[in-house]
Amino acid sequence: MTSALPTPRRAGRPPRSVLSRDRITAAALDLIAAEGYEGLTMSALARRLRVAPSALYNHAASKQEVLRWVQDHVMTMVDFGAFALEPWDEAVRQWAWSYREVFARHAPLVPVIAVLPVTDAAETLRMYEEVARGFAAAGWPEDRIVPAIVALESFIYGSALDVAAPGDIFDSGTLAEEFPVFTSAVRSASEAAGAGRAADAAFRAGLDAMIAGLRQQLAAHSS
Amino acid sequence: MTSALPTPRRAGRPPRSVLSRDRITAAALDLIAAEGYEGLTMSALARRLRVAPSALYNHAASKQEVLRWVQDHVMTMVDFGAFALEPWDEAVRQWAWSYREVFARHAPLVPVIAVLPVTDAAETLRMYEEVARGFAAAGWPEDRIVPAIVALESFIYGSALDVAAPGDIFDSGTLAEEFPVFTSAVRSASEAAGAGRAADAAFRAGLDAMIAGLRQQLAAHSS
DNA sequence: GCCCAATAATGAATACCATTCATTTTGTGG
DNA sequence: CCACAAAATGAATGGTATTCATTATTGGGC
Repeated sequence: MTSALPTPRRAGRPPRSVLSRDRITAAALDLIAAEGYEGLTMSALARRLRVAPSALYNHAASKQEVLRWVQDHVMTMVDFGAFALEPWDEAVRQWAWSYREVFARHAPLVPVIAVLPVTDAAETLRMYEEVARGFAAAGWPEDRIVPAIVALESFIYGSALDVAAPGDIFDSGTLAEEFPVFTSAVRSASEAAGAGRAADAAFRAGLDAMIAGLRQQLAAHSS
Repeated sequence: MTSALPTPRRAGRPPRSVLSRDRITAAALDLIAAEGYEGLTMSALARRLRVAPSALYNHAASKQEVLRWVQDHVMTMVDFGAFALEPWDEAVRQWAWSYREVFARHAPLVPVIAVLPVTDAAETLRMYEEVARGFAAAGWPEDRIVPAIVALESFIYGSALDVAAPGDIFDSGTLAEEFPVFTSAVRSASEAAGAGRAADAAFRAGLDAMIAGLRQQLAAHSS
């Protein structure tokens, strides 16, 4: 049996291009799924693509750029379909839950996104366009649409980080006696949450509050 | 004049201890103020303390631990005094603005906090205790206090990241024509914001909405 | 008062990491 | 057909947190 050892590529430009933005992005997502974000190194990415690390730099200027590609792809997983079907309140609710769910699984992207200009992130813009449309259709004055979206997004990003946090994050440890009110409130909340994630209760409370509050602002303005 | 050259320390335990948790934390905060978080390396921290990098590891188990100390200290800069003076709505508002302001200047801590158990972070717990007290005094049922605080915090952390973002983060670039509704909304919002930070408008809108919504939830529950 | 373990410093070494560079090969437009 | 751009290799660079062997000093127990 002649083993089908992949003949190691010689130096020099290959006959058919091995890398591309799409292939790099796909490999990065595979790697993240398999090893998590701490496993996403340029070396590991190159290994997965059977390429030398330096080859990546013919396509991406930096690791940051690869992360931008990943971020833009991850955005396609967010479901904003409800804006075309449901009333504003319900559409926002469904969109927000989906958005948080997606980025809870990609929490390390959150700090990246925050600093990231949206320029040339086509998929991200596609989402914003549809969401903005939904707000306009619900009667939002044009100059208040973006602040409202940003406020919701800020809450969503913060909540995504919260999901990634350990469950016992509020364990006061040996200092518990010094802070009785808070300690008791933590116990009471975790009992009420039961089996479900405690983070879900907080997200539900905050999202419902913000939607109700925003609707109120809208009503106050149009009256 | 005999110059007071700091005689380089020989190896071995020094007569009087050079390092401590407090001195390391203070030096780290100085360094952050001077060079930002990207300048906070164990080497730079050691240099500032006139010590070899490895000496730090006799006091902190890791850089993560130093960051935890910094985080706990930064928490003392958050003003939660209003909970003892003002009605709930106003206290939450003042606390939230202060909280966001502080962490906007320490944005790189946000992802750290999220994963950070609060155990042994005395200053952080001090704040939570006072805030929880304020909620209880306003009539919140015990099991809803922590979810409400977490929701507010999530919004605050997300908003702190937003402040750190570049102003032109929503510039659609060459893709503007494809996304007319969103592009127009962005322009309209930035005109309305004027000289003030656009992030402030979003934070105000979101915070007011969430406070109003939470108050509504509280009223609905007690009726 | 003395010894010994714990403590706290040094300095050298380690293992990654992202990134750069010289080099080689191949595709392509004038 | 030829020159130049594009795309790969592999070796090097500088920075990172962290560990380890070594050394000096302190402080508690006998």
